[in-house]
Amino acid sequence: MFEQILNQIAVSRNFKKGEVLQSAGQESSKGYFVKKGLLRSFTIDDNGKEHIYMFASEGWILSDIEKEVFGNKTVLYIEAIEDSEVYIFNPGQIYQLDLQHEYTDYMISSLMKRIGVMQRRILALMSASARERYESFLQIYPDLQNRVPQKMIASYLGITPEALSKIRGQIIRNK
Amino acid sequence: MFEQILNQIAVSRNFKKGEVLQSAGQESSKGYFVKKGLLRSFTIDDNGKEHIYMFASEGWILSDIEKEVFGNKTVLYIEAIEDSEVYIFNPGQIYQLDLQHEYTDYMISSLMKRIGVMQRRILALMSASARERYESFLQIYPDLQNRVPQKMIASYLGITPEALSKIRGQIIRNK
DNA sequence: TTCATTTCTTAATCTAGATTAATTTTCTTT
DNA sequence: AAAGAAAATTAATCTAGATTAAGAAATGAA
Repeated sequence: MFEQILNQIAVSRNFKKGEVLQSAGQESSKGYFVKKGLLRSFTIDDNGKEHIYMFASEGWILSDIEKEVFGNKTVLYIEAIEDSEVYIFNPGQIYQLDLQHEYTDYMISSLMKRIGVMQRRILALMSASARERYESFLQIYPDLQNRVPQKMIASYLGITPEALSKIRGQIIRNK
Repeated sequence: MFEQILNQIAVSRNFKKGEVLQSAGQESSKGYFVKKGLLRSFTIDDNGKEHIYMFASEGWILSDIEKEVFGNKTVLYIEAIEDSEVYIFNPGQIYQLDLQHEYTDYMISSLMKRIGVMQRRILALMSASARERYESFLQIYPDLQNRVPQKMIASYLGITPEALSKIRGQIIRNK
């Protein structure tokens, strides 16, 4: 569905595992639709620590909204976790598409779905323990467990790899 | 701008300070556009503690995306912090509007702005200290400081009122 | 204005998760 | 298959912020 829209404005490119598609501090940003593979977006804080903002597997879009919405420099790095095929587009061009009604609805509901995912994330970060967040991560993204190194899952959950390892130990032993 | 669109599908209602517009656990949810006043949305966790998800002052919309996107029961309470005038609408009806092109763009950019605000919030919750989050809150929402009790600001920041009070003490004294 | 309720502050104690550090396991690359 | 690098585990110690508790200040109702 989205691919049909994107074909009008996007170009396809392949990236190898570990390749960086975009860095923080840039003046321009792109939208990245994952056709195949797996990407991650993350920040690096003042202490040099990485914090994963999102994973994006097949069908998902990554983009640094900070640049688009607030006009600031990008704050996110975007990197391939697996060899990936990606449609790259210019976010501003979305407005230039002469969208048919069905596409408009799809666009709006995609954005709302994204907001829904983020609502859950915010509420979880504020009210759930690290273990609860990990268990709900496994439920919501069961496939990612095998595609993503644990230290990145920890980073997504907002904890250290050591803390996640301890939690996993607790879950395996008693419970 | 949004008011012109909403007029087609919304009804206006007044709420008094402290009134609850919506509770968690409901089968249906509404969208709330704040014409005048101030609302908050929050969850109550298993330990009975409140966590504020968003404040909404004039021009902002509150809605429980969990119901709309995932089809589950509502998870958010919505309550008036001040006497408020609110347009209430049915989120599903947004798709029934025969949106002109300019409205579509406005809708999409509003949703993207919301995503931008949430991106900042998530990154801050993961990488910034309580004090840093408080200071950035004051910068981004200077007006709310005087309209919202401190315990609610603490709840929005994801900390206890005691912790916020301590932080404020530190800021006032030395630095 | 007074009384009651809610909010804010201060301080002592506690704890989930961070930090540090050393060891083992797994993955890459040749 | 071997060697080196990266990831994961375990354990000891540390710390930001939670919890508990009590008093002070602000708010609101009568």
